[in-house]
Amino acid sequence: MPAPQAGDDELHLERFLPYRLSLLANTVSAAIADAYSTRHDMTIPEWRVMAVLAHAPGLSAAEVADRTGMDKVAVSRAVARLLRRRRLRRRQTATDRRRSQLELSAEGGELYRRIAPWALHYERELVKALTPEELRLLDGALTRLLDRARAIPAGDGP
Amino acid sequence: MPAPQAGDDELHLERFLPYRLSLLANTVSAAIADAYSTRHDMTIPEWRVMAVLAHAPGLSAAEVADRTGMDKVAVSRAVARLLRRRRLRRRQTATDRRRSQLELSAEGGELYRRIAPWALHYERELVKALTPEELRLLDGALTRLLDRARAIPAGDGP
DNA sequence: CACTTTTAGTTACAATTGAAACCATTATAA
DNA sequence: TTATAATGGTTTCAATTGTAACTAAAAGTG
Repeated sequence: MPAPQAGDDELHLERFLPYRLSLLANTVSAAIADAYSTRHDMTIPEWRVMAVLAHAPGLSAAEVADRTGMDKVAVSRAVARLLRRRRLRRRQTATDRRRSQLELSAEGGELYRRIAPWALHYERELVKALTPEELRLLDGALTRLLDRARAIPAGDGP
Repeated sequence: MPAPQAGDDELHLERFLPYRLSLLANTVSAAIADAYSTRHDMTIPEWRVMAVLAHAPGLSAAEVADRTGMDKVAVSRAVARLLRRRRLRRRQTATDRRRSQLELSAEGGELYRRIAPWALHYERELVKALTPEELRLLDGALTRLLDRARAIPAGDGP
């Protein structure tokens, strides 16, 4: 009869939600990163940039950062690498010469369309662990946990 | 009517479970790390080592690595830092002179007992985002997702 | 017993990352 | 208009991290 994590007043790492989230996310990310990097010489940040641009071509680096939760330095580096490999194209904006618009190149698009189905397949394999009911609830739970995590005041530490 | 993530056959990053897990875990970890590091000059790896030793004093570094999911180098470095700050004590094992047994020092224990309640408080704040029903289901879901993530063959990438 | 192999833990080096400084350009405003 | 500030993006430098090599001790093995 192990109590749900927040019902206990003793801290056990294995039951501590932040730890469990971190462990799960790292395990999943490592598996994916492994597949991407060995097969296509691509990192997760690069993959994220590509995934966003696939559905929203023409975004600027700042907008990509915004949508992916990456910081602008990470985006800058991922974009630089993707440009070098000609997986991305960049156009100067006419009206604002700081800004530039990014989009997948032909090769980039092709690569994306090769990887995306695999990513979806992986996700489906993963959620086989859950009943449809659980999946539905998990979906909502993740959304609300993220909102909440962003809302909790940072400064009131121990 | 946004479909649950695995029901769609198009990849959208914001709905992609691995991405969402990573984003949530990073957000939560950043908040915690921030509190630990500014107030007590402690990193998350160090905190994990302390949390494990608080409930299982006398473990070796390898055993700590095992329980925390950290690799042995990370443990070695965290332990070194904790020893330097006298938050940990280390005893040579009589029977095996490679091994050593770790435990919190008096100071370490005190610090732990100061931080642990805050960590639990943070967790409780976080899960206020969820109904008890959801929390219960999330608990099971995380466990099974982790098992599944570990079981999915790594090598069959795109 | 010598010898190879395994295990615990540390160290060295390279790659990744993050924070701050930095250009260049555009926006604000006196 | 000329300051001044704000924005987009890159670069630099230091800190963190990961991989591999390494030392020391123990365990097998002939």
